[in-house]
Amino acid sequence: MNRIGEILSGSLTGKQAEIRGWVYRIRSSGSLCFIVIRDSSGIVQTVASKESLGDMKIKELSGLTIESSLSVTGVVKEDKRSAGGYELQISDYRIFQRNDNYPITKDKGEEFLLDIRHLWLRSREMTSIMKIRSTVFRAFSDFFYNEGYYQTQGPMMVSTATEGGSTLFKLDFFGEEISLAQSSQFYLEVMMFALEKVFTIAPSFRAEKSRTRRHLTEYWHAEAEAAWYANEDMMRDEERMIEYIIREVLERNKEELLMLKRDLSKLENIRAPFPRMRYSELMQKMPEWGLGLKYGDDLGADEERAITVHFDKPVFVTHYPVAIKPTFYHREDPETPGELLCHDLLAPEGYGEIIGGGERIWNLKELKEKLKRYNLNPEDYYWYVDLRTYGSVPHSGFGLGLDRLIWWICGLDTIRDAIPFPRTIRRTRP
RNA sequence: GCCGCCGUAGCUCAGUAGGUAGAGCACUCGGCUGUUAACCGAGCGGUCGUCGGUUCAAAUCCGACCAGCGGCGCCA
Repeated sequence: MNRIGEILSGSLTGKQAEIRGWVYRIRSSGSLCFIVIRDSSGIVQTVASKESLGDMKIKELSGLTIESSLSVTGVVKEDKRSAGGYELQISDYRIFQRNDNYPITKDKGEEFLLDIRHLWLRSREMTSIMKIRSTVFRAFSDFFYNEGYYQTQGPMMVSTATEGGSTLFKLDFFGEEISLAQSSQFYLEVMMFALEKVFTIAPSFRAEKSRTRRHLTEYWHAEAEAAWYANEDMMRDEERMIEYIIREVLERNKEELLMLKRDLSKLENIRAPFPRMRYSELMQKMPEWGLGLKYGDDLGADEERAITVHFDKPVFVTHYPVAIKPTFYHREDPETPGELLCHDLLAPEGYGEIIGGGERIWNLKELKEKLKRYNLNPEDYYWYVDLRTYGSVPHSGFGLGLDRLIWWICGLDTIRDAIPFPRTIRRTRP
C-alpha cells in the first residue's frame, strides 16, 4: 500500500502502486472515468478506461459517488493533463463502500457545514487547519520542555472560580455543586512550588454568553507558571514561544497555509522580541490613532483591533490599572502603585488578545487584603492562601488560547474552524 | 444581558398589485475516449420554521413563538 504523497513526490513514477482512500471528485465520459482520490497525504487523479477494464467495471467505477471509499492499483505516470501532475492508471480496484449520496456539494452554508461537521472535517480546508493545529500543540509542548518546564495537569471538576467575572458551568457532583474549570492557573501555581517551571494544555470552560467569532465555550488553554519569574521574564518566554510555534508551522505546514491562502509574509515577520506598551503609554497614543479612550477606560474589542493595525508583530500591553482588571491575583507594581504587573498579548491583523498573564501576588498579607476587597471568602481559597503561607516565592504565569492562536496563524474568519468540534453557546453537536 | 439580521427542495438561492411554487448543484436513467467542483438530454425532489389572525384566496400582510447567525459587553 502506498500514500498519495509518495506519488506526488515522484518516487513512484513508472511503478505499480496501490492507494486507498476516498473519492474526492469523479468525472466520466462513457469509456473513460477520472476519479480524483484523497487520502490524508493529498489528492491524485486516477483514470480508468473501458479498453483495459471492460464494460462492467467502467460502469461500476463511473457510478461511484463523492466520498465513496476504495483502493486502486495501477501504474503511476507523469501527466500534465492531471491537476497534480501525476496520474494512476487503474488496472484493478476494490470498492469498500459506495455512497448513495454525500450531503456536501459545491454550495455550502456555514451553518449547514457545522451541522455536518463530522463530514466537513474531511474537506481539504479543514484537513489543512487540523494539520496546523497538530503542529501548534506539539510545538507548544516542545518549546516548554526545551526550556526546562514540566508538563502537569489540573482537575477539570473544581470548586473554586479562577476568573473574576467569568460565568461557571455548574455541575452536580454527588449532591455538591461544583463547576468545570475555567483555567488551570491555580493548580499550576501549586505545582510550581514542587517543579518550579510547569505547563499544561487543557480545556477551559466558560459559560459566558458570548456571540462572537473569537469565543468558544470550550477551548484549549495552554498555560504555564514559573517560579522566580517577574512579569517581564514571563513575557520573554512567551514571545520566544510564539516565534517558535510559528516557525514550526512555517516549516512543516507551508502547503497547508497556502491551501488556506494565508499570506506567509505576515507570519515570517513574527520574530521576538515583540513591542511592549504600558497601558498608560497606549492612552497617550489614543488621540494620534484617532481613538477616544482615556486613562481608566477599558480596552474594547474595537480598540484592540485598532491598536494591532499599528504593529506587524504581536504587541504586549502591560500595567493595566487595578480598577479595570476584574482579577484579584495580579501583583501591583510597587514602582507604579495602582498599576498591575500583568500583560495581554494582542495578535496582529485585528485578531486581538491571545494571551493574558502576569506576576502573581506572593505576599500573604497582600493576598488576604485582595481577597477581602473582592469579597471572596478566604476559606474557599484555603489552599491557594496556603501557597503564600509556606515558602512563598515570586512567580509569574500566563494563559494562551490555543484555538485563538490557530485562528490567527491560519488567518481564519471564525475561531470555530480552528477546532474540530466547536462548542458555542448554541452548539453541542456533533 | 443588549442591538441587528435570517428561516422556501438534501444543499445554495430566486419568487410584489396576495391567485395552490422555480433555478443551479446533488441523486436516478441515457449519451460522450482526456476530464479538471466537465458537458448534453430526461427524471426524482416541497406541510414555503411553528401556531394563530386578516382575506373569497397568504411563501407574500399582521401577531406570537421556535431555531440559527452577526456585533457589543466579558474574556483566551
